[in-house]
Amino acid sequence: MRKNAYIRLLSPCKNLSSLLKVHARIIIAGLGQDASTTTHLINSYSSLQRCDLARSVLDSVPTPTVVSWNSMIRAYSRSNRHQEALKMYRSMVDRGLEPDRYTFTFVLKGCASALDLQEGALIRREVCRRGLETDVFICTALIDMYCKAGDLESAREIFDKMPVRDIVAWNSMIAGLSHSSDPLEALSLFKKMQLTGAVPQSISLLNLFPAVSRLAAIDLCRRMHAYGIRMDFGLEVSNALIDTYAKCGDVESAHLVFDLIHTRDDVSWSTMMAGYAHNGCFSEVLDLYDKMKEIDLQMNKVSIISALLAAGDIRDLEKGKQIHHFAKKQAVDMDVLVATPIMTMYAKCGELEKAEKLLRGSQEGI
DNA sequence: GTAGGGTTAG
Repeated sequence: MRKNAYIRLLSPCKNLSSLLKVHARIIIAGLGQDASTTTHLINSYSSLQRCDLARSVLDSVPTPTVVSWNSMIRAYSRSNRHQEALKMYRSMVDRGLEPDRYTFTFVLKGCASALDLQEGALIRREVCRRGLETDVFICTALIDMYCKAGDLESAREIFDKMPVRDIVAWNSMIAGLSHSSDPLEALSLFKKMQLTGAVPQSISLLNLFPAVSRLAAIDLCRRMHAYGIRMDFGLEVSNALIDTYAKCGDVESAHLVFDLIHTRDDVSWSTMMAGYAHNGCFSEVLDLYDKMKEIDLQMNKVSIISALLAAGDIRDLEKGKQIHHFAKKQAVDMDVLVATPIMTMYAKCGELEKAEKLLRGSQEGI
């Protein structure tokens, strides 16, 4: 068998035992230290969340290439093992290997999820030293990192200096502004983006919705809705529309979107329930809860939280107990996000002792 | 042989 044939065997491996078997065949075929084959192996172990095995592959190669190092850094970043990703980056540099633009995007992604701006600034210096500060992928990674860490000014500075911006760069900057204290600027940048001729994607809309919600810009929400229909955007946009209409106070439109979805997922249901709760329509929340139980749908935490909120608000202790029981059955009752509305529900229904008991129980668990 | 941006609650 030729090398490519082994590599082709790797992609269908969806579980560890099949991957280990292919790995064994690769070793027997004498490809255990081949550069491209080992990179593929690292990526395969990484997609099964097995950084440890990916790492042992890298360690078994005497002189791994930059591509292999990059894949290992990405593997750690993907698994939220930021410190390990940074360590890999450093030891790669220590060994005299030259990081490339891929290396930087992977390391910066790690800095973004760890909100580590100090390390991010050091990496940024290395990027500049190598003349990579205009690379569109690296710039986007930096913008994303600064936005997630709340430093909008630095993000904007990088964005404004970019000689060429693609749709992902625009989306990242708009996403940051949309969650910032200046949602109007997100709207303004979105318009600017359209003026450049860029065609908004579904993700562009998803990034803008939080700003629309906070400004309660119902007309804009309707225009985005129309655009979404024209572009035939999928379920995520419909779910976000339910949320945005509800947050703009238009529950009827939210419900219309919900009704027209062909195949609703758990997020559609929980968003609709949260939207009703947000607008004080508590009996509608509980109707949806009952409906979900009736047709035996998979219910997520957000649905349970909204149902608890509704039961508490209308002082329906029996219903509240029923939901609490269900939360226990789903093993989410000790989750802080769920435990708090459980206590609130009991307190609102006059069961202060029960609420206090639960509070003590949850404190003992800390 | 490896790239970046995403929906519900709080």
